[in-house]
Amino acid sequence: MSESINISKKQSGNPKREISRQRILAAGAELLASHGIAGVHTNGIAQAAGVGVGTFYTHFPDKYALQAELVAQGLAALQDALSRAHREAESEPLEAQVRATVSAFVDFAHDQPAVYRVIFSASDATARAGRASTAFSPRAMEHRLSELQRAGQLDSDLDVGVAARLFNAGQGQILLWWLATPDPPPRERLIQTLVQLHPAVACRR
Amino acid sequence: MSESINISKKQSGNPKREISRQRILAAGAELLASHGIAGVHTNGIAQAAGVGVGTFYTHFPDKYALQAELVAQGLAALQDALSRAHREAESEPLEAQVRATVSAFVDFAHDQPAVYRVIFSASDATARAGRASTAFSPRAMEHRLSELQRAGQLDSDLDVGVAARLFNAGQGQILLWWLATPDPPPRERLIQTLVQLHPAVACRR
Amino acid sequence: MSESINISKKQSGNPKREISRQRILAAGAELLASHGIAGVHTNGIAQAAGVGVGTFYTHFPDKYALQAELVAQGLAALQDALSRAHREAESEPLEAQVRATVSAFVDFAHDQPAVYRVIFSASDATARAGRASTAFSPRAMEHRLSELQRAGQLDSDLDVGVAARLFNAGQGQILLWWLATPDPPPRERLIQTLVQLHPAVACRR
Amino acid sequence: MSESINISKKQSGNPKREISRQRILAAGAELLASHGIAGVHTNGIAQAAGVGVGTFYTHFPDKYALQAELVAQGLAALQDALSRAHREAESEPLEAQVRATVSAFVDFAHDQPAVYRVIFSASDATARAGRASTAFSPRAMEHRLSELQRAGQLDSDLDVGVAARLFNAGQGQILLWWLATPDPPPRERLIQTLVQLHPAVACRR
DNA sequence: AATGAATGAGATTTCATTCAT
DNA sequence: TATGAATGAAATCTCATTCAT
Repeated sequence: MSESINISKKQSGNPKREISRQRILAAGAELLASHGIAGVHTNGIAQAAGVGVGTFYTHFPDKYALQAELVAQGLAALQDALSRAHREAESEPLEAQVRATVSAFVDFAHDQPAVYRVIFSASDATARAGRASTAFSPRAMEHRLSELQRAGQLDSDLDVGVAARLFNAGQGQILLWWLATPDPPPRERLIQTLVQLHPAVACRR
Repeated sequence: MSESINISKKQSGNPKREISRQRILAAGAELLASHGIAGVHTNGIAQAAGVGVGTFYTHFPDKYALQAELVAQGLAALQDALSRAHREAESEPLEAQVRATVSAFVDFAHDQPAVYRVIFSASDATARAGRASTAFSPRAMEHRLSELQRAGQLDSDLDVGVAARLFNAGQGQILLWWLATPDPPPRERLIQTLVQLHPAVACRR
Repeated sequence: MSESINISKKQSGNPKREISRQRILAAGAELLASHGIAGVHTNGIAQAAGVGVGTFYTHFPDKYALQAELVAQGLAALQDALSRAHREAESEPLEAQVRATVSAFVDFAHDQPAVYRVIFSASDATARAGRASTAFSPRAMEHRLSELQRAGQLDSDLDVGVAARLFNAGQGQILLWWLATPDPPPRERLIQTLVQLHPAVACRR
Repeated sequence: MSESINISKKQSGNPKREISRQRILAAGAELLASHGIAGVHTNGIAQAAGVGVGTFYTHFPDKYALQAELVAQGLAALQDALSRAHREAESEPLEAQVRATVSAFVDFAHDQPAVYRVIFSASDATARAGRASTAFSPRAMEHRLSELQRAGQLDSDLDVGVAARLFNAGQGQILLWWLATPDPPPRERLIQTLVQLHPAVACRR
């Protein structure tokens, strides 16, 4: 939190150092996406990033910290995109709101596939990073669904916690499949299906 | 099951050998479920199973083979349970059919949590075992949804491949959460929510 | 030594047991010939022989004893063949005598290639069996060459110990090559060359 | 040899790394010579070389690669010594030429006994390194003998391939004996005997 | 600050040998 | 006596981490 303290000389001000860091993050994202945390080695990351092994350790204490950083950054960016999408669609009807966030989600996966895969594949039982797939922000959605339910606009025997998590987890996983499958359905068709199956749309009263 | 008519003495008919194998599988399931493939070591499995290190290697070439075996066996048992449930509900109305399979799925997870977690957590990007979470038999469900769609009983702009995978992946993940969360919703409420959000129910015409 | 003492019940009288022993010796010869002592494992020998692992140990204390037995038996048979050949050619001229023993040697290699290869390849620096290639009976030949030298029929500045070992080692190795090479020279040509280069022939006065 | 013009810093130009490598090669030669490939362990080599276990593996993938390297290097050095000897004696009479190469061979064995033993004992049936004992450069000698034979200076019913291999194999093995025997014949007497039994000398017309 | 050679703890794997059946 | 499952000591090998340059 008190990150701005203790900048001994120049910190992120050093351009060379920042380049190294970015190269490590990029190489790490790529490798983590395709081999998983267990299949990735610090030496390999350093080599792929074109820096020395020792350099890796001047930036991150270990590979898990790198993964955590990627997940944290990625999750923040994703949250950002979703919030913006939601905000912009605020005054539209419910289904359009849902479509806006789903679209933003799909676009994020499409635009940053490596980061996306790191976030949603990092769900090894041992993963130190929070389990994104089910844990990913179900709170906000759960809360929204609750409101709808109280307003009588959502099936009353739905458990909103379960519904939120079911959709989030499914959405997270399906995009991993969408990114990897050789002959994926078109973006619009994918989005349309996700929207239809979103609890707020599917179980609306 | 009347295999025990003595198959020449060699073969896996040997009872001592079979006991070892079962002990290893049981210990492996437990450890894999809680630590993931990267966090378990052959030594640890052997110790937990109460056998020597070497014994492990007379049964499996390495820990990945053990994991694969557990996934394969577990998946077969799960398929079996689902098929049986579906068969028994064949003549009932659609929603009852869906409820039957969802219930069977939930019961499987509840009754064999370790195996369940191995199957649905083995989805490391590098997982050698087929990726259960999204890959888990979406074919059968996809086919069923197609029929409904052709019969005009399912929303026509739904991509059945996506719908099937979305539900399956979500269902697989949510049960991991249900098994692990400290204060889980009751079984009936969980099942009810899953049924309502099943594509065949949620998007029926 | 006192082998005939302590025949507790029936020893080589048991035909089944003797069959096992022969199967182990045969399988062992084949495997040792093609993989060397370091590349052969007791389990593998037992399997190739079609007996249980434990059975191997009721016949030999370890694989080195098996090798030693094969080398000893083979060497005895070889010595026998050479002695017989020498005896039968005793009254013939020197070159015919040499030809007789060389022929016998070549025939032995040709007729029992596996045993031959075990004997003459067992020359790993660590081999427990005596190093056949240079050690193989150079005494007899050395003695014979000495006699010729004293009789003025052999070059006097030849070291007979070296000469005997040189020829024996060369002969032993060349037959390994002859057995293994895809397009070997015919037997007669091989023998003729060996005879010509035998010290007693090549350096005769 | 003027490689030292600094090749970018990486590469084997690194002096520390090169020292490690040489220590491993030296320790490996000694151990392989006295215990054979089956009797040496990577741990032992590393310890004898005074480096860590891991260091061994940064230089060679396994102990067989070390052996192969030693054989390759040694064989190259030997070839070099023989070529030089032959070149320097080119204008001398045949017997002197033979004596020159035989002397060079003996000197090589005497000066680098460990390497010599590695090369000529590495002839386990499974040896991964080319079988030095019979395979050692018989081509050059074979060719030389062919010329003599065509020129009518060598017995015409000699198979030059066999003759070359016989002498080479015998020479290779006899020096192993010479290095190991407690009371070896003097160098001059050894060389004289080898020269006399060399095909080109022994069977000259 | 960057580097990469060296390191060794620990994981994996092999295989000779034992022993209950 | 024959068997082969079990065993664990010992070997192989990996890889995160350190540290001298």
